[in-house]
Amino acid sequence: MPHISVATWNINSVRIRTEHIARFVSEHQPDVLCLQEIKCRNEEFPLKAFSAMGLRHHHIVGQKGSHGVAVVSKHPLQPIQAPSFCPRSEARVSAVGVKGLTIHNLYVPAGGDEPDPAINDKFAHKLEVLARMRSFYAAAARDQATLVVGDLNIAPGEHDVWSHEQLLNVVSHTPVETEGLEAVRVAGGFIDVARAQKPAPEKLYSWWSYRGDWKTSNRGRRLDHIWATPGLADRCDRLDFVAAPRGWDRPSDHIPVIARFAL
DNA sequence: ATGGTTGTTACACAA
Repeated sequence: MPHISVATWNINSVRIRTEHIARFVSEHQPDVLCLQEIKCRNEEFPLKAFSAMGLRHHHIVGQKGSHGVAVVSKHPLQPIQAPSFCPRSEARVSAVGVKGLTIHNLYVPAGGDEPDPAINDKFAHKLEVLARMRSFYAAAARDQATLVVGDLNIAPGEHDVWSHEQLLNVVSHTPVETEGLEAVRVAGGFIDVARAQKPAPEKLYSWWSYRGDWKTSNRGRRLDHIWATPGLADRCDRLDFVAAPRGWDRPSDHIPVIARFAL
């Protein structure tokens, strides 16, 4: 039975983390790897290193210094016009076709510290991106097997954070965000593949702050997501939060999430 | 108690 495995990872600089990616790819062999926060221009992306990993196909949406997303793949990629979710035109969205699937690779703004759009432009920006996503997916055609993956910078459920009560007023877990993200998911008719595979109340985290001892305190959040259209979600037979890279030397603050689907 | 870290950049900003 043929399968395709797709991983998503906010790498927080693809250039300084290239060796971490190589180790992850060697150990987990994703067919497709969706990266966020590559933090480089297209021409600075380390293509040769990815070719050496067997990921010879690429679709890069870079930007100098900040943000930036990329998809690398063992299989040929067909670039697709990406939806314009970001009103500031930052490099936060890429879209590709691969093996008959459509993949949207997203990097939703973090949103700053203060969860009030009236006084925090970054939070207002985050909410505007969510609103655009909701409109787009509500109107999108549903006849194509589609994955929406990436760092959505929202931990939607109470078991997606180390303390629901203590994070209710913390950006990434406020009601306007968690309800907004759920509205996007429902508008598109997507299944949250991680929760379909690993139901609550199991705690699931994909990010731990750089501040403090991540492993001992374990104050994580599930910010990174893999959503699928229902027929595709039904064909998911493996899903893993790969925590080991968080313990490697000079890690990203996010870990990879990988899902496998029967084709 | 109101910290604490990281990456890119250039004399902060974003996360």
